[in-house]
Amino acid sequence: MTRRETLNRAKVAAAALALVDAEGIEALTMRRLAGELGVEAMSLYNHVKNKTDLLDTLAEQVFASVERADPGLPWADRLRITVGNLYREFSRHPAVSKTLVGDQANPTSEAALRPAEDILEALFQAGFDEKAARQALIAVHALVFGTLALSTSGYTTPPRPAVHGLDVFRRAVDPARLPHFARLVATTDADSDPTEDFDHALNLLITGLVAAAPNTGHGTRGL
Amino acid sequence: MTRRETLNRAKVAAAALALVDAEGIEALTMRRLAGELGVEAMSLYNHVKNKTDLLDTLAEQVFASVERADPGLPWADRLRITVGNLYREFSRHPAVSKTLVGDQANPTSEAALRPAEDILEALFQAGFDEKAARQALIAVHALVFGTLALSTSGYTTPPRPAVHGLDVFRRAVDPARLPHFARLVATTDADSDPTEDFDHALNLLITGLVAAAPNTGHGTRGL
DNA sequence: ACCTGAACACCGTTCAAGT
DNA sequence: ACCTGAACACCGTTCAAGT
Repeated sequence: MTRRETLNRAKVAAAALALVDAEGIEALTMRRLAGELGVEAMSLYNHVKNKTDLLDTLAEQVFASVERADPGLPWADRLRITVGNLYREFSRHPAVSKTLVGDQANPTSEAALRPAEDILEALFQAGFDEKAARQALIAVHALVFGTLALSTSGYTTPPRPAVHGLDVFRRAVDPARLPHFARLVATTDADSDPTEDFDHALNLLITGLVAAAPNTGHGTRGL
Repeated sequence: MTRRETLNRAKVAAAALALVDAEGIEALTMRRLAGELGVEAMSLYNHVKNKTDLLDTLAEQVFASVERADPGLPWADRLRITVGNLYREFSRHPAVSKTLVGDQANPTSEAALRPAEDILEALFQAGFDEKAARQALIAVHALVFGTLALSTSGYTTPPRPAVHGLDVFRRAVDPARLPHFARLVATTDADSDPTEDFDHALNLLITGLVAAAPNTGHGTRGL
């Protein structure tokens, strides 16, 4: 349809990202993507190894667009900002988050690992050892990608997608049997802001990290 | 192959869970599952509406098996235990976790929502309002399912599956470019215990929650 | 080097037909 | 009521053939 001059890997990746953003991951088939590029499905294999390679490239694109925090800030602020930027960037591409948690994509390029590297840098500066840093990294990743992946299904409202996740529950929940859940569902629409919810959850976690850190963010503290 | 007397919904669900536990979600096709039950694929449609219905049933089974916490405990302990039990049960069925975060399953039965109800009950007893309770519930769910989903791909070792996730990174990471990540990868095998890592992450979050809660778990505290 | 048509081995699901 | 064979409309991917 767009009938470009000649195809290359970057154009394939860009078209794929646009397609999943607009219509979700299930719209991304090799035949459909080829059609979008005015070409036959088999042409794509000249530019990507296979569909897994294509999905890895999508995730890499998003990781690479994550803004880095000012290295002059205290570690806790650097951590909060880096993770916030990671969340913000992936919240623009919720379908890509799902390929990560669904194990369909697993990018290992330097660009894809840069945010994790920055998070670890902050954690090591906080004085955590390897084990504690790994545990904190896992927690932070789980929070980012778990929140994004669950936001289009479960107990919250998605940032952008069309389907309102809570509608299912509003019909299904019996207040007599699940009173607290019903209370939550009944009051959710008014003040629901996924980004704010995420920031709050991240703050809870960082509160726990600051309490556990050998070093504070503002200089030294006796052990 | 098992050629039972007659098929029913429970038998289909049990066989499906056994299949995904043994061979992962990609092994669960209608034709394959039917073969496992000594029947043709189309027979399954007499007992489940479609594949989505089947996946919902799987998730429901796992949710329903989550043990409930002693209601006499303080809220923070109840929260920790309920979430820990949720993690433990789903860690036995990592493929089912992925259907939840991947939006392929979305169970809304009372049995499926019971753990969320218990978590909310603890949070409301802690004095959180609806908004804070929703934010905490999101954080806790993201932690559980995000950790489990990422454990078979990303930065940690899975509890059971065959593939060792870190091997990819061990080959790919350049210590000169990603020094902190390389440090993590180099030291990960020795003391890596996914359940312990999860417990630690959960404790970080609960530390943050206790600090933010209007009520303590052990009686009253002035506002 | 890049693109294509035909084909292969799969999917989930429908439908008419059997018992 | 439950099961089945054939078929439909898809998938990702291979391969030989074109330019």
